[in-house]
Amino acid sequence: MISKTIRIRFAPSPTGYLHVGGLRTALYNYLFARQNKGVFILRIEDTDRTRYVEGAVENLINTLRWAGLDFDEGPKKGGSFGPYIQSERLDIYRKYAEQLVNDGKAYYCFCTSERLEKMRDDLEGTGAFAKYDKTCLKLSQSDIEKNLAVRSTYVIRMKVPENRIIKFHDLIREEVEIASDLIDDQVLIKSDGYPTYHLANVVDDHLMKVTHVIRGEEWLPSVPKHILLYEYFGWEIPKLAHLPLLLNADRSKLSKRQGDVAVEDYKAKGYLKEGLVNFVAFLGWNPGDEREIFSLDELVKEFSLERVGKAGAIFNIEKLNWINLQHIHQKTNEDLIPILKEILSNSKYKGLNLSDEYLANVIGAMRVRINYVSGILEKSSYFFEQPQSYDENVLKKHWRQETPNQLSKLIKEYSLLQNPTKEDYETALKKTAEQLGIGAGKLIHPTRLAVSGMGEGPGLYDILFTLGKEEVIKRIETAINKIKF
RNA sequence: GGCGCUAUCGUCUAAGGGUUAGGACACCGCCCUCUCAAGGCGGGAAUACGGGUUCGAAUCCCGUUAGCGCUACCA
Repeated sequence: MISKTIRIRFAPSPTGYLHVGGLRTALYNYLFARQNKGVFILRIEDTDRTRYVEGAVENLINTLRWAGLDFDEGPKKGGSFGPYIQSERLDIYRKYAEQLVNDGKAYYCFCTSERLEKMRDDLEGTGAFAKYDKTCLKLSQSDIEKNLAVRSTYVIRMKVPENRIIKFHDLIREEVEIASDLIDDQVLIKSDGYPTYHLANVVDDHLMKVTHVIRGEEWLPSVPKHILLYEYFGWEIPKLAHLPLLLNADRSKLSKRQGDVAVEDYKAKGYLKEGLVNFVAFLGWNPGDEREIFSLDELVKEFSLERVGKAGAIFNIEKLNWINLQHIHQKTNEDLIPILKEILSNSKYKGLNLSDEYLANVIGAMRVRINYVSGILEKSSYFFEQPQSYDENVLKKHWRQETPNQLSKLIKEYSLLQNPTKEDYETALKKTAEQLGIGAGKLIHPTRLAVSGMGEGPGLYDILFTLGKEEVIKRIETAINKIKF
């Protein structure tokens, strides 16, 4: 038997940015598609006009591309099942909704939202499930025609049968069953003519020949509605897989407020796409052994839906930091230059015209001391500007009465050097210390403070070499003048 | 409130009837060291609770509890 091509879709609504939870959903879809030599589709679910955000689709596409999740069919890219933006498919949904009405599986509803709201309010506290009371289901054909003729606004609702237990199989949750009595006569077409998620989703998944639906757990309770629709249309139901949710530290659904939630925020901070992708892949999945660092290609090979867990996972930034560092380790200094440049150009240092060589040296000095590239600006601004102040504690500990004179001696020694290497700085410093009859540390710490303003960072000679002789001497002189005992 | 889903160290997780319940992050200690990191070595830390089934349960079943999700003309 010939198995049919696996077709997978990622179907976000364009809210303005890609949520990290969305990134994980997209990633799992992508991994599953690639692993099975299937087709990965991007579909934009923009059926809520009140939430329209300018430029959101472009942003989504760019972010997915940044993460390395290329899709085979979708907006801009095209494909045989387009358009891939739902707001451009309104005629299709209307046609199928009307077909349902004709088949007696759905009906027009003219109730005002005020009436529905009042109905829900009245039911509140009674313990009853506040579902639509099916008033418009009782309308006669002539009533309906009369209403339609005067162009009353209306919606189309699906009929949901009573007393049915709807069972389905989920690739992650196994068997799930929900009583149809608890399901509302869901609106399919809204009064503005747009479809709701449920209709659009089912129609598109069928028309686009989607074989597997991999999405967030928040959709689990509405699966019965979808199953009913598939039945009404006589369509085959795709395989379902509902992913566990991503959570805040307090176990609520991951949201803004509690930290960055947009993929672009992480990109802007200088997290590597490899790091973010690797981290997010492990929120709910693991390979079953003790390996933790994976490239996207390796994930494609190893991923399996069977190993996806059921419980929600907290988005733990500490672990992300560590995983990202592991990926930084795998990069050369040169690899990271474009990222640093990008960050610099969005910072107060944007006017600086630093050479690639300089940047590479800075990266080389800082790469094991950061978790993301912008950490370089946070932890070593002295590579981009003179120290603005000198750390009080370091001052107290290492700056003595005699320090200025000792540093003056060091400056003299350094000024004699020609194109000094790191070793030259070290040799000269040690020689000076010896002549002064003091330990090298007596010179090292004050010099570090003079040159960086702080007491921690890369090896001193790395800093000096990167900064260059002129700058080093200038900064030490400045420190001698500015720091009064 | 109703319905659904979920439950192993603080966090991400492994073990799917027999293990001293394993790893990683974080934390602590030691080593390395001009500082801070990185790295190496070591340490503390978990089966939510109660009942079953079984010779034996983290694992299977039931209940409780808790958390989350859904309960829109939002997705």
